[in-house]
Amino acid sequence: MGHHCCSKQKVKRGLWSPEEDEKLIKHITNHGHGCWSSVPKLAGLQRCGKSCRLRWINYLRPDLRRGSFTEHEERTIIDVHRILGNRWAQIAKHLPGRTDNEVKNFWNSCIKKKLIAQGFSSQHMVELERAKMPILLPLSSSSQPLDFGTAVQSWVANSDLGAAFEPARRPEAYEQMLQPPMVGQEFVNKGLDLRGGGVVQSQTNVDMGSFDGCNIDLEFMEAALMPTLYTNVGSLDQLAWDCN
DNA sequence: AATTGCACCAACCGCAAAATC
DNA sequence: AGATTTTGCGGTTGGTGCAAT
Repeated sequence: MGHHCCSKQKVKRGLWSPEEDEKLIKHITNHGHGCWSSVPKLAGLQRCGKSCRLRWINYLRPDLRRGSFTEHEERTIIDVHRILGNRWAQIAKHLPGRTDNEVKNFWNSCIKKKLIAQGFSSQHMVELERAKMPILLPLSSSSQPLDFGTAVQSWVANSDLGAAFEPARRPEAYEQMLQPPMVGQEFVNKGLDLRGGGVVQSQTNVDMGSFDGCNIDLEFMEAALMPTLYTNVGSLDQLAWDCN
């Protein structure tokens, strides 16, 4: 059975052989990929363009960084995921040489387990993911399960991003954060409110759909909130965006 | 030594957005 | 402007290898 995208051709599926890899590398090195749908024919491969693209991006690209994730990379993934949710391609942009697929696999196989081990029930994780929400979960190096409030305190005390929400700086936001997260609109609104430093005015009609569709500049928000990129927490107070 | 269960990860699928015709 | 094609993304699957029984 063929792919719907290339039903005319006989296409091979499954793992790539070294010979196929070689053909693809040779072709792209000499000619660039150009239009992916024409790559298989030009490279002499019985694959669909989609498969070629994936193989190149996830495995053959020369700038890929192989091997296990460093602690710093793991930290970055968790921090950015907290802001963006499952936007793997966006998260991968913060990790030179890593692909969205790799980050996603790493999250699903390692980080999720760690978060669960740190006191977040697997049911809670499932619900959060089902709702496609950014996860505002604090972390602890402790192996002891934490209740949510304790975990928040630990996160604020121990992470760069969390420091922006110190009680002295932002008492209402801090109080809000101490409430266990809820799945649904209210939590999303809280998340927006906390991340935006209270700039989001609408507290009643913002759901995840409008979050995705509104004019929030995610790249900008990321840049503004990335721990490695901001040094003056006060600038967070001035962060504002138009959500109409 | 054989079997089973599990974790990992490469690759596929379906969908939506963007580009092109 | 609408249809078609291409690209990119996130979710999911299935093969492989390793550990436990």
